[in-house]
Amino acid sequence: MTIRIYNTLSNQKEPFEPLQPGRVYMYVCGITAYDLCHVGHARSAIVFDVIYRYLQYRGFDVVCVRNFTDVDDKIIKRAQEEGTNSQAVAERYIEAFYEDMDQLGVARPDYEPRATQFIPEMIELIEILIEKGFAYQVDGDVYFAVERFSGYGKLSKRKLDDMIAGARVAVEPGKKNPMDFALWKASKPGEPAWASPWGEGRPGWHIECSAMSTKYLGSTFDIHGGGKDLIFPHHENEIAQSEAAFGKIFARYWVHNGFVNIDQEKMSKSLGNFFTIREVYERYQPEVLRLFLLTSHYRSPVDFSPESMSEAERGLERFYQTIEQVIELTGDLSSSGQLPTSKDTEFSSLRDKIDSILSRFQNDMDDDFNTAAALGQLFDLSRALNRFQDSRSRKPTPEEKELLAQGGHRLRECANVLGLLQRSPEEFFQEHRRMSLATLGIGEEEVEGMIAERAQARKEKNWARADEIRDKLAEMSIMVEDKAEGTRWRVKTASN
RNA sequence: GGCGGCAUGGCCAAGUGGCUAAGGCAACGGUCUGCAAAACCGUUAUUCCCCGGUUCGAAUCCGGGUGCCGCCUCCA
Repeated sequence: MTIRIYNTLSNQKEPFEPLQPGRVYMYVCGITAYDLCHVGHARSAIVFDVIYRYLQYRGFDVVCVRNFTDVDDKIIKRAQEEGTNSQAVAERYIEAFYEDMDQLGVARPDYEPRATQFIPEMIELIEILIEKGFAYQVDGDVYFAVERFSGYGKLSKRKLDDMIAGARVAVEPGKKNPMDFALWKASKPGEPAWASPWGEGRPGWHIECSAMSTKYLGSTFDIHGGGKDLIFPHHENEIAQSEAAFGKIFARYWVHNGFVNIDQEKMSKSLGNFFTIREVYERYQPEVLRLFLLTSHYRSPVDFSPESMSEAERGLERFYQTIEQVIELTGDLSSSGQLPTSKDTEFSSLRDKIDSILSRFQNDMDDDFNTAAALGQLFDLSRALNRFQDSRSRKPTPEEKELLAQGGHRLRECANVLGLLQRSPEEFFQEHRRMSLATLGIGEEEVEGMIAERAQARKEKNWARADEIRDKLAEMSIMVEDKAEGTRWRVKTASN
């Protein structure tokens, strides 16, 4: 089986064949560091993190680059408002980005260049474009002449004439064509500036990605990713710059993630309908956000709401509970050896599920990284593991233990590709309780005290008292679970 | 106005020509339990927005309609 990837360039799924067998070169557009990241940024980061992990899981040597835009209008504006410089602003938000992403478990790409580190490369690229007649200078500005590049519009499927007709921007004086875009901008006083053949200035937005991707990945590479909103103009312009300059295909597979919506509308800064990642962390563990974002296919829009976050939270509880049970029963999850066999029907049925999980998971992921379907397989396995344990009232045999341990291990192995379920269940549940109690404003000691009191009542078979306490806890959204080893409790997730 | 996308059970969400339309959440019934909870079992779409068409066969392909969304300005 080969991996199939939906390519924005062709608008269809294509078999994935990297330029060099066994190696993948990918570039993902990162953030402009001028503010805190919101859930939309988290989605993009997670989607490409999963693609990165999955390609590695499938045995590819992957070189992944994700940039930081650290010079731009918004950063400059912010710096002026704060009375600092744009470097300080960028630095601060890059730092914040790392904090948010680390918690989400987003792996660091191999290279994370910043635009300002590649000014000479950008200037060089612009010079090539001028030399080849694809760019022209007007005062201190340099523009790309879109009419000169015949492929312009091939990614976003637009025609130049249509774009001009529908253009909502005031035409900049000096541009030969309204759709021409800036490669280099003359800087105004007080703005960050670099010396260039066209005078003091700074790069336009799009040129950095062309320069940096070429530097790390070559003039043709395999995968280029980013949010759907980057298709036009950003990625269209990158193609124009790079292909005009080098005369080669730029990126071969264009991958774009869908938006995060709120009430069916795109979450965005300008609409003001966004939640920062940090705000989400106040209420939910980062892993909840991750699971939530992976329950839909990466190209579909996904609606962010408390309800769906709670659903994801319940889903995580379910997974961790299965793992916890398996660990309790087997001591540890083992990965060694072959799967044990037995004539027992329940045993064989679970064995088959475990035996096929990797290929089922891989089939779904091969199909354009269908994490939603892949998660379905994992839930299915989770239930099979629970069912098997439920069906055994007696102590499990060594073979049964081995089977469960391997099942748990494979569940985790697959989940790891999605960046999920890597913590210990204890850690997850503890954190879950801590956060939920904080939201409710209840102290843990208080709950523990009531639980202890109830345990005493139960010991004395004073059921009335025990139930009274349980009802009180229930009013506080605390659900108790009496197990053989003692009573456990969890906070019921709101809005379930 | 131009271009693109989406519409699947109470909710979320896979499935893009043919096995019983995955999976999760919720609800109800059952097993377990002192009673519960959790877990497990069962029930919940003969049907995939509507109307036509292609086909032996369509949720899946084609045409038309309706509704929603996105891009065309910075945006993941």
